Amino acid sequence: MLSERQMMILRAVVRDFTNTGVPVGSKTLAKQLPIHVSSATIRNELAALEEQGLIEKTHSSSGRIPSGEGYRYYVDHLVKPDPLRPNDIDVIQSSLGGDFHKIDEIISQSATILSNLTSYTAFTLKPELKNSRLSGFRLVPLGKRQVMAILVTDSGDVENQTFDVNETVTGDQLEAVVRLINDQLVGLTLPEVLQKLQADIPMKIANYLQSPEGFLDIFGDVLTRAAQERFYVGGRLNLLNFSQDSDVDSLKSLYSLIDKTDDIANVLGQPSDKISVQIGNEMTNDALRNFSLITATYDVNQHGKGMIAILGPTRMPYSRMLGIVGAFREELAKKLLDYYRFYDE
Amino acid sequence: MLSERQMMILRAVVRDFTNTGVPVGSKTLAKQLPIHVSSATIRNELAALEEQGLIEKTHSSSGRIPSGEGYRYYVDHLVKPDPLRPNDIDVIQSSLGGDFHKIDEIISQSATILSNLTSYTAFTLKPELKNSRLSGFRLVPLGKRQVMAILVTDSGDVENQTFDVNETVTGDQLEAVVRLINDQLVGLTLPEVLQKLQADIPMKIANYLQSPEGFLDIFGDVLTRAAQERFYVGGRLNLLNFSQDSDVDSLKSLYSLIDKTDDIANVLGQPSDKISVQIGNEMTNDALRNFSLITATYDVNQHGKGMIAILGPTRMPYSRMLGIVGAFREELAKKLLDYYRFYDE
DNA sequence: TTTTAGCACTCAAACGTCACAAGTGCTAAG
DNA sequence: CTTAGCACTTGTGACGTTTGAGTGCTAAAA
Repeated sequence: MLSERQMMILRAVVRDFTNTGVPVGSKTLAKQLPIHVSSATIRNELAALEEQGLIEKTHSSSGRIPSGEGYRYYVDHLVKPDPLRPNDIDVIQSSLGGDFHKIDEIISQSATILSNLTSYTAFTLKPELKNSRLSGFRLVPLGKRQVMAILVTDSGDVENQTFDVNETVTGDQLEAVVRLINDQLVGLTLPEVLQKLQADIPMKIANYLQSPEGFLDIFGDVLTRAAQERFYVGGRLNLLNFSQDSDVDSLKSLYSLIDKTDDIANVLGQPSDKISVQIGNEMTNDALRNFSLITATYDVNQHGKGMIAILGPTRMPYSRMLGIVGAFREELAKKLLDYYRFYDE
Repeated sequence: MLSERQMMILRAVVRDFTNTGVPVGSKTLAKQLPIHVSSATIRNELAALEEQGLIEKTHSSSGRIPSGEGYRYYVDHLVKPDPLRPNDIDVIQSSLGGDFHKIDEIISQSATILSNLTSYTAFTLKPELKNSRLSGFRLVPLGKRQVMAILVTDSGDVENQTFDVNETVTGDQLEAVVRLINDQLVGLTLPEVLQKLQADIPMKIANYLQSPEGFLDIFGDVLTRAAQERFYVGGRLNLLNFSQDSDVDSLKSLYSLIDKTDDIANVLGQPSDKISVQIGNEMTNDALRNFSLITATYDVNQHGKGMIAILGPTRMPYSRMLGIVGAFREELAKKLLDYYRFYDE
C-alpha cells in the first residue's frame, strides 16, 4: 500500500524519467514536487518504494528509475491521459479528412497517422470480418488457362486470386459452379461458408466438375484470406530510434516479429473495451523487453470492432500516448461510421 | 600504368581488406604474396600505388585500404568471378526448383535466394513489359456500386483494381465499353495502348458513357500499374549488419530509398549485358557511400530482359559476389524460359 | 638500378590514474 | 517524522603512458 506522498513521488519519478531518460535523484525530486520537504525525506520514501519493487537503481549510488512493476502501478493508478494538442488534432483531421474508396485505405492510413503522431511504430487492424457475410462470388476466365476468382462480402471487401485450370474446363461448367456457390452460400457469414465447404458442397460440385479438389482449394484459399485479420503497420523505421547501441540481433527479431501477421496478433492479445498497456517485461517475447505496447479497440457498431496499437520504448510518455490512442480510436470509429453510412445507403 | 607486381599487390590488398576489414600492412603482404620480396620493397610499391590514388591510409602510420578508385581498378582488371560453391548450387536448385504459377512468384523468390546466398540485400526486376501486349480487358460488376477492372497481357500478367461507379451505369453500357476496348486495343503493346488512350479512345467511349473521364482514369491507372517495372527486394534486414555505429539517420534514408520504386530504378541504372559494379563513391546518392551495387541483366529471349542486383558494403568479396550474380542470372533465365515454354504451348 | 636492413617516427588503442559530480544510506539532532 | 550532515559508492571524462603495428627514409648490398 502506498501513501499519498509515495504515489506523488512515484508519479514524479516516472514522468521525469520518461521525459529525460536520466535516473532521477532525491534532490531533483525535492525541487520538482509541489510539497516542501527535504531531499533526505525523499530519500526515505524512495527507499520505501524500492523496497516494494516499484523503482530501482542502475548502480549502487545512482538515481532511481521505474521498474516494470513501477510502470504497471503508474499506468494503472497514477496516469491520466493528456488531452490532444491542437496540432495533433489538425494532423488527424487533415489526414483522415479526405475521401476514401476502401476501408483498407482508411485503416492503412490510420497506421501512418498514428506513427506520425507518436513517432513510434503503429498497428491497425480492420474491423473483424467474422460476422460479415458472403455477398457474391465470380469466376472470370482470363485467357487460355487462367481464371480469376473474386469474392465479395457484404461489408464491401473484395478478395481475388488468379489460378490456372489444368484441364479443359468449359465456360458452362464454370458458370454452373458459380451459380451453385451463389445459390447455396451467399448470405452466410464467412465462418459458416468455410464450414459448409467442408461438408456438403464438395459433393454438389462433383456434379459439374470431375475433379473438384483444385477448385475447392482455390475457393477456400481466397475465402480464408478474406476472413483473415488484416494488419497494417506504420512507422516501421521508428524502431531504429530505440535500438540501444545498435543491437542488430534484437532489432532483426523485432522486425521479423512485426512482419508476421500471426505473431503480431498473438502479441496484441484479445480485444477489450479499455485501453490496455503492456509493459516490456510482461510480454513473453524477449525482443520486446524494452518496449511497451498500448492497444485499444474501436467500435463501428454492427460492423464489428477493430484494433489500434502503438509500440514504443518502455520509457515513453504514457499520459500523452494514452491521450492520443484514446482520441484516435474515437476519430477512427467516427470516420468509419461515416464511410459505412455512405456505402450502405 | 601498373607493373605486374603492383597489380599483384593491389589485388592482395583488396582481397585481404575485404576479408578481414583491417587495413593491411607491408609485412602481412610480404608473407602472403607468392613472390619473395622483403617488406621494404612492398612498402615502396605501396607508396607508388598510393601515389596513383588506388589505395590510402586511415591515418599517417596505418596500413593501406583500397580507395574508391582502387576498387574500381580491381573489379575492372584484377578480379575473376569465383565458381559457385557446391552448397550455393544446392540452394539455388532447391529454392528455384519447385512449381511456380506466376512469374512474379519466381522473381520475388529470386530476390530472397540472392539475399540468402550473399547475406546482402537483393533486388530483382521482372522482364520488361514494354513490348508485352494487351490481350484482354474485363469489367466485372461486383455489387451495387463496385466494379472490378481486370487487365491481362499476353505474357500472362494480370492486373486488377476495384472502383466505385458513382452514377447508375447499366450492365449494357459496361459491356459496350469492354467490347470497344477489346476491339480497338487488344494486340497493341502497352505503350501503344497508353498512347491511344490519349488520342481517339475518349471520343469513342463518349458514345456509350456520358462522362467517360472517371472510367478512363481507372483504365489508365491499372494499365500504368501493369506496365510499370516491378521490383522485389530480399534481405532488407541485412542492411542492418553494415550500419556502422548505428547511424540511424543514414539507415533510414537507405530504407526509404529502397522502398521507392522510382528511386531504386534510378540507382540501378540502365541495363547492360555485362555485369556491372558500382562502387559507393561513384553513386550520386550519399546514403550509398559505403555500399557497392552489383547489377546484371538476364535475358529471356523474346520475353525481354530483366535485372537482378545485390547491394552490400563496398568492402565485399567481389570475386565471390560476381560469381554468384553471374551464375544466378543464368539459372533464372533458364527457369523463366522453362516457365514460358510451359505457359505458351 | 633494384632490393633490403635498420632506424626514427607516428598514431590508434588499451590501460591506469585521478578528480569530480551526483547520488545514496545512515546517524543523530530537531 | 523530518532534516542536516557526513562518509561512501560509482559513472564519467580528462589526462598521461605504454604498446604495437606500420610508415618513410637512408645507406648498404645485390
